[in-house]
Amino acid sequence: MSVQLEPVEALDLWRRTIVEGVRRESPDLTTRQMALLLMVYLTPGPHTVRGLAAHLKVSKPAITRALDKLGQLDLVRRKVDPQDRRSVLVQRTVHGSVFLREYGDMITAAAASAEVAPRAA
Amino acid sequence: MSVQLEPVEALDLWRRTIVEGVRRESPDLTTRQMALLLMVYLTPGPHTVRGLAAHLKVSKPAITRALDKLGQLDLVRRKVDPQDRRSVLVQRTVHGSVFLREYGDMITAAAASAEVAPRAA
DNA sequence: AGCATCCGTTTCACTTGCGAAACGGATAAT
DNA sequence: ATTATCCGTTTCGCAAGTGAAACGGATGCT
Repeated sequence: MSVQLEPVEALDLWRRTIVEGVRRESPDLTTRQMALLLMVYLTPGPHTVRGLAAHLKVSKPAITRALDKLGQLDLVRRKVDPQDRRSVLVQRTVHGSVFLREYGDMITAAAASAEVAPRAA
Repeated sequence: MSVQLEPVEALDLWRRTIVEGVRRESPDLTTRQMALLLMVYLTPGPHTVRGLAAHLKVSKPAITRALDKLGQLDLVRRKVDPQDRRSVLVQRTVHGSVFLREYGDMITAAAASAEVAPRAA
């Protein structure tokens, strides 16, 4: 279960995770691309381009390009909707699941290290 | 105090926060810029360009440009080191403190909403 | 059938970020 | 007093993201 995370602690957790991500220079994803990825994996589908664009309040081309990038990294896949062939359904991949799983572990690791070594300002 | 945050919960918290940030399109900061900002505010100083570059494993010009952006948003300020005038010390600003404070609140808000409404996948 | 509407993508011109290398100014070493 | 070294910044050429608008293809309407 979650906790009543205080703002300062939350920020510190944020820092540890983001800094670690920058260091690894792992798939160097944009904030938008990451948001899109998380939407697809942690939110009930089906996910269409327009739906994602509306929810994130960005233009459709932005979603298209983000999908290009994520698809090329095999983190996500496109599938034409059989019901309405104008629509595109965004689907998950094994590689994407693994990636996010590891990312989640990275966050919890950051949280764990924060417990033993309290922040310094 | 912190919690043993489980990976899935951590990811969901991450999603809520990032998505909210994208929606607001608030100061639209790069991941690197955000990492830099958090470093300056949550880590004991003094902070120099080379130090930050080394810690984040990025090139010095990248730090310089990030400081340009953050400075222009008044989230951070430069000051020549009086001891060694080759160095530049990165300092905090009132506006930056407020910004991060609000960001922390946004994270905790996301965590709170997660408690009442468990994720759906 | 014909026309209007809704999709996602592509084009366009623009902005922004990137690393490597070169640069000027400040300090250290001889 | 030179010379060498270290600092942050500025070029340079390049890669990638942005929204608006136009586009082709699929569906809905009459």
